[in-house]
Amino acid sequence: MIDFGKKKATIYDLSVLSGCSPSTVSAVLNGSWRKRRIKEATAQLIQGLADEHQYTANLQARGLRSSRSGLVGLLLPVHDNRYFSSMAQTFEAEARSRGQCPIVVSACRDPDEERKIVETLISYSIDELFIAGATDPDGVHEVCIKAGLRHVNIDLPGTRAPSVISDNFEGARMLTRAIIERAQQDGPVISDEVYLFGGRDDHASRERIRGFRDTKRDILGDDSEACIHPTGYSPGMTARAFETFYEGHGKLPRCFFVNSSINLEGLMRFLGQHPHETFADIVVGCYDYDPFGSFLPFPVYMIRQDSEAMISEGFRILSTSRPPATTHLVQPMLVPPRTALTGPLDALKDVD
Amino acid sequence: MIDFGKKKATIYDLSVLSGCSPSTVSAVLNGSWRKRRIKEATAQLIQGLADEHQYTANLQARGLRSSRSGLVGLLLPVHDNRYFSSMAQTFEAEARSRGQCPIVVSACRDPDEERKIVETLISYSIDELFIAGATDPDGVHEVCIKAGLRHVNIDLPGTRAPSVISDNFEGARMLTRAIIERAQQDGPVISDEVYLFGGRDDHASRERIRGFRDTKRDILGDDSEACIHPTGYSPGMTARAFETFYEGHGKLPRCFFVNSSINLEGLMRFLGQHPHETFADIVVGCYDYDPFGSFLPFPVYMIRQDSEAMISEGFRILSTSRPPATTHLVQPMLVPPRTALTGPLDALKDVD
DNA sequence: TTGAAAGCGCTAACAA
DNA sequence: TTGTTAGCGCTTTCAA
Repeated sequence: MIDFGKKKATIYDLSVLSGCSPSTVSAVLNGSWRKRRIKEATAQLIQGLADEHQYTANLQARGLRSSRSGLVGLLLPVHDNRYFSSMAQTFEAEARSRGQCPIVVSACRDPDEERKIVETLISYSIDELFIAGATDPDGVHEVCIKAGLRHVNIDLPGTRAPSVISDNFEGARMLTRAIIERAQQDGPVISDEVYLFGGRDDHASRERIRGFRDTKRDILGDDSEACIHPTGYSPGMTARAFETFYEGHGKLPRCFFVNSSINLEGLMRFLGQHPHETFADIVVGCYDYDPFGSFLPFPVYMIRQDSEAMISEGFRILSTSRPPATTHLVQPMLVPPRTALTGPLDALKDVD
Repeated sequence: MIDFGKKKATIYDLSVLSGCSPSTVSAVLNGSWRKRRIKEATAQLIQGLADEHQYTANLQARGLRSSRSGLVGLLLPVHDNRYFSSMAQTFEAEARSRGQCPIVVSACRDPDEERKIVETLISYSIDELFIAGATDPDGVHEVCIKAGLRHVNIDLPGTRAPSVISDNFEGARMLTRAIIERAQQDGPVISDEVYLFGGRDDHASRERIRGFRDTKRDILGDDSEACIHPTGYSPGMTARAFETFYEGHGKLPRCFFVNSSINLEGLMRFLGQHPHETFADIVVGCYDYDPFGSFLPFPVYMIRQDSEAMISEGFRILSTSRPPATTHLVQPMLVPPRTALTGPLDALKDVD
């Protein structure tokens, strides 16, 4: 790129220009001048010069010296999913409103990657870390502790650091009840017609499965292990599970619970391979909300997790002095089929 | 958080432990020891000590000294949309595979915010910047130039820096042709039945509108300004446009082109307010692919933009010495209704 | 109310 | 093949 040559102004340049010492300039420019009792006039002089020369602080230098950086991290499993991308959107806004610089990264649900990425962030001296949907929160915790980095778990709890998660049990109960009752509108439903697909052996999945089974037992009096099909979080694996079921039964279950919108993508892959009749009368529940998923050509009940509340609770926790490693539950919300909710994007002005 | 007291090891600690000088340690630990002709044995000694003491470089210090940081930025309009979130996913993988640390940020289509955020990134001495979907690419360009920051425009072109964008004109032609032909399966289509909603006065929208009108004229022999409804990029505004149309005509257009998946969310909001019959027989084209949008209860043709190609072309451009400010076109792809494509997530291993 | 000076952890000439 | 040294731009005591 064309190098404009003009090196960026430093506090030394302004020190010379203003006739003040570098430390005075520094104090004025980082906002600590009030408490360093610097004369208002001096401050204004320096500020004026800074503006005139378009001074901007070198944040690496500041960070090196003060061993803080102004950066806050959000570690995500993946970007490419509405639950996490809307969490990122919310996180960004919150962080900026607190004068911090948000850094959003994804670790692809790989525990090693999670730790490596966090180590990198630590090398940049980030000040705080939100660990969302980590496969191994306690592993990441170790890394953070060693570096003295304040952190909080979001979405998936750890045992060693404060956590903010959805009430997955209650959410699953609401969702299960909703889909069963909806299916019952078309005639009696028996336990063997109600399945769960997706998720794996993490806290969220376990709680959702527990809520699912509990509710099935409550409503249908019975509940069998055979109806639970954990497939991991990949769309491909989920599609294969539907395919297998279809091969065995000649149809999809009449009514089923999908563990996350990522798993729901697996259902799309299955549907793409089969004619419309295959799913003319299914009733689906999906844990996670997606604005298009809500309008599929069969009833889809969804759970909208309150990521805004989780993020802001996370910031609150990190602002307390010695937060205990307790778990905070946030209530999710049941979204009936064909519902378009507003999201973080709606805050933006977009008048053309 | 509990501070473990153990301060992080520095090259000086290792210098003492190994009996070598700090510069030797530095060279070993940053990989430049080969060309500094340091003895293999020395290198191994130091590396061993480093591992043992879990040394990790302080990247702020390194960055300050070398005035580079290892950070690459991606500036997005928003996170919460599948087109951009999958771009973020791809960008992350590419950056990491090149040993850089990706920083993804969103500026909410606010030109001031765009510049401010980029200035912040510059303060952290990022090495390169991808500017995706910027409202004011040339404004951002100014800021980058002043700081000598290498940058490239993605998705929306600027006039001053190299750009990589979709072939919006061709994409729009494919999409328009597809929806018209599909609508013709149900009987003759006249020009007044084919509309376009969404977008605004940016390069992508203009090209898409041009492709749309061109194709309408080609196929239907006629084309009227009245069929074009730019609404900006907000779901709310788009919904209002559909509402207005509906009030005036008692139905939606038989066949229409939606400028982006963000605008398609506006259609969902409209649909949420109206019974199913309102859209029993519409044919929709959406510029952007969304895996759930593809399975809505009416035919939705989509355009899948090749963000992988755009990102990797961007990296290629930035790796050349003095890239000219030319625009590179990347071909998008037409996706028929009810199609589930694989995405960046599929690269992940997710065996449970 | 301000200045002097030390140093955060690292890199890169230049010496040896 | 390795060591010495001078900073990168900033913050922060301590003195004045």
